[in-house]
Amino acid sequence: MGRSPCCEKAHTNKGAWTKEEDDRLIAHIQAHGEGCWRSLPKAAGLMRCGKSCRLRWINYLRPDLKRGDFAEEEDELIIKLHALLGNRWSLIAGRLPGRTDNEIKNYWNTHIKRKLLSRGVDPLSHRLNNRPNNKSNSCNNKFPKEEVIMADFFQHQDSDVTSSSTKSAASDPDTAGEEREDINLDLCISLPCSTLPKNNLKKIRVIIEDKSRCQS
DNA sequence: AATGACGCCAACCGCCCTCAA
DNA sequence: CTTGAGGGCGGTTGGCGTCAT
Repeated sequence: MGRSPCCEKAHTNKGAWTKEEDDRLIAHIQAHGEGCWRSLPKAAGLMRCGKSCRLRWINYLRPDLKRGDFAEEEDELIIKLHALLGNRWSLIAGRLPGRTDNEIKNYWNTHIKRKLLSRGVDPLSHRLNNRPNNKSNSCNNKFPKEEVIMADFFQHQDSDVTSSSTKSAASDPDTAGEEREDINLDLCISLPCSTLPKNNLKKIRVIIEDKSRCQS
């Protein structure tokens, strides 16, 4: 059972892309646009899976990508966004122009995790490690911490757009005025409507709906 | 110089969601 | 309403470079 494979595996290349493959992909997309990824490999003369082409383009070949090291401000922004959104790498990437979700995910796993640990902060919960945390969060522990925080955040955004969203942290009695003080949400975080993937919009909607149902 | 350990990151995999038929 | 194609996402893997011994 299960789904049919996205492409004919027997006749597709895998592994690192060659310069020639890159050139073919770039030339095809420049000529025809991104269009249908499934049919792109054949049209471009590539022995690659459509998904592989998409990934290569999005993560490496797109002309608007900002390559190179992350700035300190980007580091801090990623940390703050991760505290809000959790591992929603595509959402986080949407707030960092020129960065991809894959790049941010890798950077998080290799650099930022370590950075937070060295500060004594748990990279998952964004709490200080040196304190026991045995209080359950609201909603019977049903939701991961980040989701509850995020739902609170968006609810506050509705009622008070201009205020600092340190409120979102303060709304959680567990952390009010404590570990989350460092999360300065003067970022003017808003849903990047033009770039936000449909999937994520739905996820946010679901989280907020579940949260409000839980509160009622 | 050899080699084993470790870190980084590009790429893959499998699942989920949307949407058209 | 159901189904399947296609796209997108997050987690994981594997290859390569660097460092330590």
